Amino acid sequence: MSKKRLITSALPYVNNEPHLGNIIGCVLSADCYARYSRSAGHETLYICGTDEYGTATETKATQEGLSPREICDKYHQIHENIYKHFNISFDAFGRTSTPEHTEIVQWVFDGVEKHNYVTEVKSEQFYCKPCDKFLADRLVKGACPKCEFADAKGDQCDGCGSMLNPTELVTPKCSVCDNSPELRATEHLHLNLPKIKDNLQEFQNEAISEGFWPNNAKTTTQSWMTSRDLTTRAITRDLKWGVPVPKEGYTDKVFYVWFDAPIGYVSITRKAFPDTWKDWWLAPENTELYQFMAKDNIPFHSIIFPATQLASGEDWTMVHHLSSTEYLNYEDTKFSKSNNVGVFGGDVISSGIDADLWRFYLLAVRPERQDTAFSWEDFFTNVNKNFINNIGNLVNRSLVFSKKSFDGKIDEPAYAEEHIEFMKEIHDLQADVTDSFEKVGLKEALRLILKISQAGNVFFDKQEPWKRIKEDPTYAATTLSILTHLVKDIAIMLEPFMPSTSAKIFKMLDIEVQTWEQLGQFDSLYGHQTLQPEILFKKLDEKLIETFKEKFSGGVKEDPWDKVELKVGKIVEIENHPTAGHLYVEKIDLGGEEPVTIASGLVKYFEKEDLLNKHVLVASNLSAAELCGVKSHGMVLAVSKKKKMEVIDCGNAAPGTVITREGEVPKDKPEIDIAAFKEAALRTIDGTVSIDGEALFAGDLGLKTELVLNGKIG
RNA sequence: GGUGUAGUAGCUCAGUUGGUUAGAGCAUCGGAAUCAUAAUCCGAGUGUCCGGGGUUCAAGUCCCUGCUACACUACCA
Repeated sequence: MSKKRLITSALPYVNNEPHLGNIIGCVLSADCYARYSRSAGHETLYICGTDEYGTATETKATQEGLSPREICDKYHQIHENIYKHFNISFDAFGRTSTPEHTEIVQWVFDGVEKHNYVTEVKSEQFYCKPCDKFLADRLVKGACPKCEFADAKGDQCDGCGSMLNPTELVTPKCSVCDNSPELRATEHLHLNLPKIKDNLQEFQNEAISEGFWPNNAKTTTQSWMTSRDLTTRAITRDLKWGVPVPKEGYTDKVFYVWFDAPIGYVSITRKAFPDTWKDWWLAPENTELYQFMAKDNIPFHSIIFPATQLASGEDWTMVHHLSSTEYLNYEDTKFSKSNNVGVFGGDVISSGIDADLWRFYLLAVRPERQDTAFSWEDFFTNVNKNFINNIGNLVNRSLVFSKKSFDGKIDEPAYAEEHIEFMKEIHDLQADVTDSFEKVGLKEALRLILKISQAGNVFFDKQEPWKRIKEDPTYAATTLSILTHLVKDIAIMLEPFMPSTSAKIFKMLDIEVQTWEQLGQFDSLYGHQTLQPEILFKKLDEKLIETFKEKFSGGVKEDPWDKVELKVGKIVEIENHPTAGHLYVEKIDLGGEEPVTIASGLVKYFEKEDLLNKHVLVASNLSAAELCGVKSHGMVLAVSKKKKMEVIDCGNAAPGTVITREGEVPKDKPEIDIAAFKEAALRTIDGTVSIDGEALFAGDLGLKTELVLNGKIG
C-alpha cells in the first residue's frame, strides 16, 4: 500500500490579485501534481487557502475604510473565483482567520513553549495612545535625521533613501492619527532556532536526499543553516489582526504571520475534515507531504515551519518533497503589481482564452530550474504548434478517420509486427512520464506526452490507413484501434494538465473517465463505438497578439529623462568637510547668481586640486539633503565601476548649460528626490554618457568618459 | 560595497553524482504525403556551453578570476 500524499500550495497573501507568476508558482503546479497523484491511485489531499493576518491587511483596511475582516472577505472571494476559473482541484480552500486556526496555532505554540524553545526578548517601540497600539516601523513618520526630509517613514526615508530605525526620526508621529507616539518597552517571544538546529539539520538532510528537492531549495536551505547565523526569531507582534498569544504578559499581542501562516495548512485541513485531519498531519509513517511554492517561500517551509514542528514535540508529518519554482517574467520585463504590468487572474478570465490553454502553456514554461519568460507570442505559437497541431490533430484525425471508415467501431484487431513495436514504444514513453511525475518534473512529463502524441502522428503517417483500407481493411482497422486506444491514453495523461480537455476526449470516445491504472491498455475498447468527434480547440488568432500585448503592458512607461535635470557646473571652491572624512564640500557655479553648495564623497578618489575649476556634470534639481551637517543642493556626478571612479568632464561648456538628448530643447523640471534620480539609472555605455540608451549632450558637446567606459553614474 | 543565484543554437528552455560526436521545441531551408483544424511526416544546418586561467586520463558540469543580469543586504551623493 502506497503512502498517502498530502499536498499544499503556499497560501497566497489575501491582499493581492495573483498574477500568472503566482499562479504557476504554487496553486497550478500543486494542482497538476495532485491530479496526477489521485489518478495514480494514491490517497490524496490538496490543501490551500488565503493567508489573512498581519500588518499589510490592517493597513489596507484602514486605507479602504473597512475592517480587516471585510477586506479579507472581499479578497478571499477574488482568489477563490480565479482559482475556480483555473479549475484548481482543492480538497479544501480555506483561510487563516478562523477560530480553528487560532486554536491550532495556540496549541502548537503551547507545545513549543512546553519544550522550552521560546525565549523572551526585550526592546523599545513606539506606542500610539489614541490608536491604542504599537506602531509598525512603516507606520511611524517624521523628519529624516539625515536629510531633514519631513515625511520619512520609520523604516526608510523616501527623501534620501537611507534605511532608518523608527526611533531615529526627529519628530516621530503616528501616520494614522498624526499624534506623537511614546517610546515604550515591550517584550517579544522568539523561537529559539539555534537550540533546535541539530534536529533540524538532521531532518533536512534526510528530506533533501529522499525527496529530491530542487536545487534552489537545497542551496537556500543550506545557506540559511550555515553561512548566516541562525538566530532566534521573533514570533510575536504588536498588532490586533492576528492570532492572540496565549501567554501571561503577552495577551495583547498576536503571532507574527510567518509563524501562524504555515500552521494554516493544518487548521484549514482540520476545519474541512474535523474527524480525519490527524490521519494526515500527525501520521508521518504513512503520509508524504508535498509542498509547492515560489522560491521566496523556501526558508519558511524548509526551516521555520519544520523547526516549529520539531519544537512542538508532536509527531508531525513533515515536508517530503519541497517543490520551489523560480520566477516567471513577463515579456522582456517583470510582473509588477504596482505598475500593473503583466497578466493577472482577472485578466485571464476576461481574455476569453480557454483556461485549459492557459494551464497548458503555464505548465509548459513552468520555471523549474531557472527564471522563464511569459510572452504572448510564445503563448500563441506554443498553443497552436505544440498542442493544437500535435495533440489536437492526432485526436481529431484518428477519431474522424475511425468514424468515417469504421463508424467508430473498435473490433478485435490482428496485430502485425509494426503494431506491436509501436505499442512497445508507447509503453516505454509512458513509463518515462510516470517517472517524471514521481519526481515532480511536471514540465518534463508534459514534454513526454507531446512526444507520445507525435509518435502517434508518425505512426499514422507510416501506416497509411487511408491507402491500406482499400486492400487490407483489417490491417487499417488494427491501426485505428491502436490509435483510438492511444487517444484514450492521452486523455488519461493530459488530465493533470488540462482536465476539461481530457474530459472532452473521454466524452467523444464515449467512455467513463479513466485513470493511470488503464494507461497503456490497448484492448480495453474492443467492441466499443466512439461518438462523432469535434474539434478540441480552434487555433488562437495570431493577429490578436499585438492587441493583448498593448492591453497588458501597463501604463505608458515613464520617461526617466522627464524628471532628471543635469547641468554643467564649475567647481569654484573646494574644501574638506569639517567632520566627515570622505566628503568634500564644493561651491559650484551653475550659471546662477550665487554658486551652490554641494557635498560629494570623492575624497578617496581625487585630490582637491584635480577638481578645482573643473567643469563637471551636476544633478541640479535634487531636493536639498543634509549630509553630516552640510546642506547639499545637488550631486556632482561620477561614473564608477568597481574601484574606479571618474568625474564626468564637460570640457569648456559654460556653467549652467542644461544637458539635453540629441536635438532636444531644454525645459524646466521640478525638484526630485534621490530615489527618483536613481531610478533614471544613468550610465556610460562605451564611454558615452547616456540615459535609457540615448546619448547626452552639453550643447553640441557629446559627454564622454575616458577611464570608466561602462559604469553606473551616481 | 557585501552576499547569493544565474549566463547553453536566431528565440524559449533541458542537460541528474565530471565520462563517447552538447540536446528538445519553435523559427529557417529542402523534400514526401493528402486521413486530419493548410494540420502531418522525412531530411538539413547552426553553438568561442559569457570571457580568462586551473584541477583531471576526461570539464557545460569542480576550483580561482573578470564581465553581465537579477535578488537580498548596508551608516550608498
